Amino acid sequence: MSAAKDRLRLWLRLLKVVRGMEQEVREKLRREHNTTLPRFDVMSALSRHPEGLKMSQLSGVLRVSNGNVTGIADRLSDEGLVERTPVPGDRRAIILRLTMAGQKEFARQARAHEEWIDKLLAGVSPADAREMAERLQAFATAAESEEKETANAQ
Amino acid sequence: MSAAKDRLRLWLRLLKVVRGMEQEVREKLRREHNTTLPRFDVMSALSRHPEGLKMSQLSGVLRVSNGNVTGIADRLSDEGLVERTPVPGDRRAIILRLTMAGQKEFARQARAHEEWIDKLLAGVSPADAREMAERLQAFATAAESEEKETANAQ
DNA sequence: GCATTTTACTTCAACCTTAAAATATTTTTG
DNA sequence: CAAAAATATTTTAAGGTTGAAGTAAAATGC
Repeated sequence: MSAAKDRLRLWLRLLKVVRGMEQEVREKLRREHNTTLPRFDVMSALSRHPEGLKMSQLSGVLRVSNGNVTGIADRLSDEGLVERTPVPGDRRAIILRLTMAGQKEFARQARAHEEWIDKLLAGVSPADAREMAERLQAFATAAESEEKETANAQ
Repeated sequence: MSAAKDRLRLWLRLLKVVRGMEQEVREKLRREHNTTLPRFDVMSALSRHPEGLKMSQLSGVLRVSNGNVTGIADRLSDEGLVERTPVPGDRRAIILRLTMAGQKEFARQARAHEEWIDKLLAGVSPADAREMAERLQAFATAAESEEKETANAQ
């Protein structure tokens, strides 16, 4: 019985920490880079796949709905940061890829992002960070999602 | 240099775990209780303040924008789960409070919620959960938000 | 006491998010 | 091969989110 309470408390703490940090990151992306976290996540995923991704692969990697990616891709495309090219041999599909400008811009954002996180987690020693990360692995969480990639690994 | 990478890795792991669990919870709230996480958070905050909260207090507690709470309160109110009553002596302000029906409904949801979390974190022993929670405390995070309450503590 | 400022809340526009419906194109099957 | 099923994507409707602008009421300052 108390086990459930202990786990609930852990969950609430996790939520508090992650939401707080996430809000900070959103704010900085908006103010200093004129973008949003979802846009950053999309560009991050594309940057790890220089050959590009089909829309469906992208929504799979990011674990968001199909329709979601459409709108974000529209806007990034309007700004010339990503481009859509047809998939030869399948006229339903589309490949999304960072443009040269997109690569440059994402590199800038990613540098800043890493620095923000480093500062936000300054209170955690590198050794503790490694150990924590290790432990979190074990959560095997919710997600049953172990094998999928994380949204914005760099 | 590697310190930044270690912290970044920890952050990405945290994000993965929390987002995965959160998505699971959202899904269950939607399918099994016909509600959403933001609504649950609002009701949770109100349930910890039986005397009710002013709109501005509520958005402060939940750390969301003022305008945000207005819409959620509108919908909860339409369903008779919360009620708005004027604050005597200040005609600008409004007190939001769970109705009887709202209290009943939230109690049901909270019971289910605790169970979901317990299952999702089944792989974490109570002792580990306590220790982890303790450590997360130390993050003093991002948030500089230490003194504020967490959204949906029960 | 009245003008100014502050406070409480709502509205607005833009974006994110989802599930479900709609389109278009393949693939499968009988 | 034609009909049916499956796949890839977009559109839609409903809600969540924000910062900024708008409204109303209270508090402050002179």
